[in-house]
Amino acid sequence: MKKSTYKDRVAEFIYKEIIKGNIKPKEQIKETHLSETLNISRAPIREALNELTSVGILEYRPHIGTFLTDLTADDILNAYITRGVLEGFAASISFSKLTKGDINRLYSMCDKMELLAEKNENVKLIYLGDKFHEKLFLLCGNKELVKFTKMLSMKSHLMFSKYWPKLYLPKQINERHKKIIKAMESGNPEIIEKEIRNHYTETGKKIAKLKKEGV
Amino acid sequence: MKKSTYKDRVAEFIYKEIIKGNIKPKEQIKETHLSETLNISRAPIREALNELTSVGILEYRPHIGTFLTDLTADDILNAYITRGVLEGFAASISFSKLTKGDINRLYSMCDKMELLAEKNENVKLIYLGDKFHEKLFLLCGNKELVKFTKMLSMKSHLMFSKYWPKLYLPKQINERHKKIIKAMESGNPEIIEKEIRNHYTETGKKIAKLKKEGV
DNA sequence: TTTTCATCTATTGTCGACAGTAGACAATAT
DNA sequence: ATATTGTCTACTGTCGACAATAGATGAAAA
Repeated sequence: MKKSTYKDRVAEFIYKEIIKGNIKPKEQIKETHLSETLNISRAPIREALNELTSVGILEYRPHIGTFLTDLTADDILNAYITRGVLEGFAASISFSKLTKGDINRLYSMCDKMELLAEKNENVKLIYLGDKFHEKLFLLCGNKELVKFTKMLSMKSHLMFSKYWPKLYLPKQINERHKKIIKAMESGNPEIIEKEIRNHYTETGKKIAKLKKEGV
Repeated sequence: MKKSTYKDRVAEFIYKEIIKGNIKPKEQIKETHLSETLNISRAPIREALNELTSVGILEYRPHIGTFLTDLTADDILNAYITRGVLEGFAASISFSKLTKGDINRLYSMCDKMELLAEKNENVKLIYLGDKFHEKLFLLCGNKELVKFTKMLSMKSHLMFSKYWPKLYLPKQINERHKKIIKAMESGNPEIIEKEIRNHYTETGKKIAKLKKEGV
């Protein structure tokens, strides 16, 4: 492991392990174990665990340990709804700051997403999806909003690799996102908010349903 | 200091010190100093600092230290706007769950707030205000939303003691909150959202203005 | 005087050891 | 058999010491 500060790299390491599916929901993440695996003391590991806990992807019980969150169907739905509320509002603020070039880039991202979905390039697809949605809210200039949105983004990644392939056809992914761009182009804040809220609520419901069916 | 787990009590201790105004914005909060003051080692203190950092009250710079956040006028405005967005949405969901008794209790809280404001009982006023707004969003049943709202609540407390007395007359406080209840009673989600967003944006703008004027 | 560089100091970052706790398991009593 | 109690163990919680860093201070060079 390189230098700078262990905490961040440990947090990233754990996060990646989770994304890769090497840790299962409800599973305890033991400090001692990580300490041995990474050959560093428990201090920075604890800090990393605390950080991920406050993001909401780990759960901490005093004197017992830290566990990978096991999201209920309701939790999932709520996370997506909240994300829609935040991003919807952010986008309704920042739409006016998007240049014609930005819009074009967004459109081409939609096509690229479809392509990646067809090729089952899930990691790249998720990354591109993130970039797309970042465009929508980063410009709003509201740090608080951005922070919360990013937290929710990390949380939703927990389920992406598992459910993503089952949610939408490549073509649907493309269309769903183009619909958002159209809303942005409308220049009507209320339409923008509504569209983005809908975008997320729809996905949230789908995943929650799959979860309930025990997929 | 009693037993259970130091981290939480240290976090609370620091938070109270901040609220009391014993720590100034931009001031560094030194681990060693707290360690000596509280007679405990630095480990639990670091954890407390991390926690408050992730809430957004403190700011952390690697290898340098942890400082009390110095909110710019924009930060303040954004925090209030975001709070309005979250609570507005939450209330637009939970209004239907409010009983007639809840409504009556809310009304009497408004009168009580006016009274407390007249008597300059700031601490109690803030507490009651919190209770009021909690009623609005707790029932929504969305953990994510509640978490974020509480974080923002803590953040806004940083400024309350400083600016609160200058913002509204006692009577205005009463009326402003009654306006929210009326919106809730309307049963129209859009009106509710709009009213609550407005409630917070108004305050955010006021405080931001005072801040700009260097009060 | 001003700039550069080495040294010093205060504070954070990391460590390894030990204390304390929750939960598992076994032994005992009913 | 079932409850109760007492150990034992694998963790987390806390500690005090040391390492590493950023920033201050002051000396040397221009």
